[in-house]
Amino acid sequence: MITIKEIAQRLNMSTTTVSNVIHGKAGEVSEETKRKVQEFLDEVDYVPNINARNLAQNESKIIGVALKARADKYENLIMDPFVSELIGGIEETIRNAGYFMMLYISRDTEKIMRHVSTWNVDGLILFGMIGDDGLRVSTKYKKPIVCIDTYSIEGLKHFTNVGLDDEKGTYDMVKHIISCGHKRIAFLSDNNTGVDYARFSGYKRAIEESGIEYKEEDFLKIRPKSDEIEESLEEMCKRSMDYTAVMCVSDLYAVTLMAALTDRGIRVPEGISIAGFDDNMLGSLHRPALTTVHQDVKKKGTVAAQTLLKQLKGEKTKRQIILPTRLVIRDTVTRPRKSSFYGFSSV
Amino acid sequence: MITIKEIAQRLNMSTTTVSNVIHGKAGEVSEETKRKVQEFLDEVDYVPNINARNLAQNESKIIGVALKARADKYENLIMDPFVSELIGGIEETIRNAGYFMMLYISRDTEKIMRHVSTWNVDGLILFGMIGDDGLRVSTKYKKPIVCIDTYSIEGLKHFTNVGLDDEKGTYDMVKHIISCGHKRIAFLSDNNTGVDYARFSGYKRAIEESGIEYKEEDFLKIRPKSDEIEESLEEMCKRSMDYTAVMCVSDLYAVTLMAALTDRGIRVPEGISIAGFDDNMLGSLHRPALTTVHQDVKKKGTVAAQTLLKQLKGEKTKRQIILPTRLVIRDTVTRPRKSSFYGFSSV
DNA sequence: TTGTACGCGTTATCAA
DNA sequence: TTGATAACGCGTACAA
Repeated sequence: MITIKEIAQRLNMSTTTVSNVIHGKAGEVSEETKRKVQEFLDEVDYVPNINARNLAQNESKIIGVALKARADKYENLIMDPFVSELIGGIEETIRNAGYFMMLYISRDTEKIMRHVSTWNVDGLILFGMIGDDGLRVSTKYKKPIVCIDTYSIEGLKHFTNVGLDDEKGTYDMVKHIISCGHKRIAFLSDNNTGVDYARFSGYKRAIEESGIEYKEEDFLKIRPKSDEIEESLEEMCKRSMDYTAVMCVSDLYAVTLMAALTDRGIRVPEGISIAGFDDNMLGSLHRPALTTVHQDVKKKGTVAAQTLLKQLKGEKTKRQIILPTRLVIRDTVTRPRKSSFYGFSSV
Repeated sequence: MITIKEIAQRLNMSTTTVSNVIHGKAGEVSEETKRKVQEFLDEVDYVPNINARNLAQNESKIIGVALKARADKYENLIMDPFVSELIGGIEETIRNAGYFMMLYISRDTEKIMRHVSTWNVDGLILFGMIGDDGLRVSTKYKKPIVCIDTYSIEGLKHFTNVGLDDEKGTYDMVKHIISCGHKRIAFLSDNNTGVDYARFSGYKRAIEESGIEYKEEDFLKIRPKSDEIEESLEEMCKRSMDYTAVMCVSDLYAVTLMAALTDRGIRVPEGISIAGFDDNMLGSLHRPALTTVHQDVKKKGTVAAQTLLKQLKGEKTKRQIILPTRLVIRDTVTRPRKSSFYGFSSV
């Protein structure tokens, strides 16, 4: 690893001059020396030492991306197709802007906070924060923060949020389901906070607006941990039978439920209609193809990163950016079954 | 951001003492001052400046993870379930060892090389290198390198490889397919180098060993780019009809092919048997559930990271670590269809 | 047991 | 147009 100092020695000039050439401070250097230095630079393949540069400039060119994993969910957060697509969008944007991405995953907000302050990253993108998590991080960390999918009114005073019109997404879908003739519609999710709550609210508004009464039991709560999933799925399938349609909070759950139903000889959509949310590979490759609410996940990541980048340049940005959803009508939602026909097939 | 210097001033002592306490050089400091410093440290919530520390110690505590994306494949590499699971394994291991992960994705080997030398990361994990890519990086970068899934004999002199017994994986599966009575078996992939070549070789060995002649046309080459995929799928489906079984190079392709076949009224496994490779969510959630070759992707990431970590500590490790595969027999491979019955269903 | 002084590689200020 | 020098924050050899 050759340093500026060495280069200066070999060329019999000062480090300042070399540095000036490197940074293209053209006016300050004669064409002659400029050429000479440039040539030598190429020859020895000089690369600056980032640590030294950062120390001198007090910035890091690193953007921290912290994901908070939920203890009750997957063991391996990044396996969620949603998360990987999101990271893809973020990474690409950050890289194209000449920054670097440092990925940090933890279940522990405290650890995340220590981590970001240690690395004094220039900015922070947060995902998976629940309750006042985001707020707590923002009190410690004084540089720009962009949260993704956080529902915290209080937080918006301290950071930007990039979200989705979750409520409208399920509202539109459930309206569509109702327009197909369904009256008994369940909602399936693993919890009822943040994004999931917003999606639930849309479901509830749609059915109540249509004069259908919402009862607590209409909320099917799935337990996705691997040691409970089979038992939970058994229960989900049983309880689904009281309904003619299930609005699932994600494509993953929709596809998981459909596989479990198929295993029990119940056909979709003949026996029961299923709708998802997210519109990812899982649903589009399923047959029958999943009717779902589309969101542009990669764009979510891109917008989050772009917004942070703007703030880094000192530009003002909106506090809250809400991306739209769109219905994708495919093959898993049709008219409800007649009476007690579940579309059983021989298994 | 408080510095050691400031702390020393406030406490009326030298930076050395403070530094010693921080690094637990117990013998060198009196209990009294130790306590005093510790208390103050907690109070002001001191975090060291990583840039300064790295500069002084000439190490970074960063492990670079560089993914080379193939131009002819997905636009968003990380969306591949394989890649995300792999990264999950790597990240977890690195984090638990007190290191940090810097993710860098590029199609351009040159850019990757510039990147790693700029950041003088302590070690490197490389994925997606083809041909002599890995070798080229290793000539530039003089610290430990671990490659994942690289087939380069020459390279093993310069870096460690963590791979899979790909050849045996397809060999075993194709043997199984043959044992079900199949004689016309195609192989589907998007290319024929590296991992894909190894998997192809296993397929070829199995069929030739069973007295079946391999013809070039038995290699179904899919074009996965989004603007070509539909046309390519049409062709794949047509050509599949000459066979009773297709060995696919990945679960993703297996599921994609099955969806396309279903759309054309051809049923799996009644009309044609399909086998995958990888054993991920896509195949396990599909119905009928995919018969596939299992590999532990997360472990691959974990082992790669652990190996690198060992090398960082100066320990010797194996040059090449080959993980095993295992057949997962589910429902997409059965006896071949009789004559020209394709299991057509009304669509 | 504690303190002084220097080096790490870069950028920036100011003088020559 | 160029060069000497300080500063960034930390670790450490060596001196006190």
